[in-house]
Amino acid sequence: MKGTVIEKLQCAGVTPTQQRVEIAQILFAKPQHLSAEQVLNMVNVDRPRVSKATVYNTLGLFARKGLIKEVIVDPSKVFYDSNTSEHHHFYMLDSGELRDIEIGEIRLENIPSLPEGTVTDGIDVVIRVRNKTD
Amino acid sequence: MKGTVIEKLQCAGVTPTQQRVEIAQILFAKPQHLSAEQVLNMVNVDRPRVSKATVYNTLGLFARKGLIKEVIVDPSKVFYDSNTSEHHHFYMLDSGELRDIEIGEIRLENIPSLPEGTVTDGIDVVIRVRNKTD
DNA sequence: GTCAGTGCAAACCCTTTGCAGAAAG
DNA sequence: CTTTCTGCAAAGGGTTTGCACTGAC
Repeated sequence: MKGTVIEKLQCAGVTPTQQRVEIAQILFAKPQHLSAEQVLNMVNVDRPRVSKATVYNTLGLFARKGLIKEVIVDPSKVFYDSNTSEHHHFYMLDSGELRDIEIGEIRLENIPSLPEGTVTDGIDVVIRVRNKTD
Repeated sequence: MKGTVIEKLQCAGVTPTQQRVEIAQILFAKPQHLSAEQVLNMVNVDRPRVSKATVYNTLGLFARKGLIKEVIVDPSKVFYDSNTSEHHHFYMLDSGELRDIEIGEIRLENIPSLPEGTVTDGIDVVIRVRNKTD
């Protein structure tokens, strides 16, 4: 299992240092949406392993290398999504939780023509939901 | 023109103070996407009119009252959109600029069923684009 | 006169950065 | 060894807050 994570990092051109592997193991354990702080807490549950600076730097690096995706739905913090396949999100305003919407579950058509001289970098659909009892 | 802005605030249940009217005049002059800092600069171009705290408080108030919409596309700051009709956005990564996509220009179908016990608060589609020559 | 609104500065919080020491190859 | 990475603490930048003053009604 550890081998797989290391390979994944190497394939992405990321040197698999001890700290990066620790972080990668958490992220790639399953598809999930984690803030930097959550990753920091999870990686250091039982004992200090990775510093805050390294968590931030590593998440930024992984995102640039395409290993994870940044999800911008909350003005106060970034979520990192270990599911890098094209998909969308429900954002539960009350809990701050994200839930995936598989690409096949939603139909997005008639994409208008892009601003001149630009190419698409990505399309994000966010359906914000709140509890009925509000 | 000034009367219209004041009425707009009153209709939304917002006391039209001098500062709020100043800010509203800028926002409602046309459909646009402004950061808090931009509003602060615009409202105080020739002389000090409104403090930073009041700009932030007012934008938050307007957004809560439905007079403007927050647009979350950049982790570093919130944009405020004076176009409150349902629509979507192009986000130009290189310039940081937003451009509206009218609701009729895009087709979004097969919205999957919402998480249990929730209702939709809003749907945001963001098409991130970057310059071809990157 | 009362209560809401404003301004200033300080506080906040997430994130980034500078730099010295540690690790990887 | 050399280069890259890490950790710490400090700095940064957008936003919020505490509190006294001002303004609206």
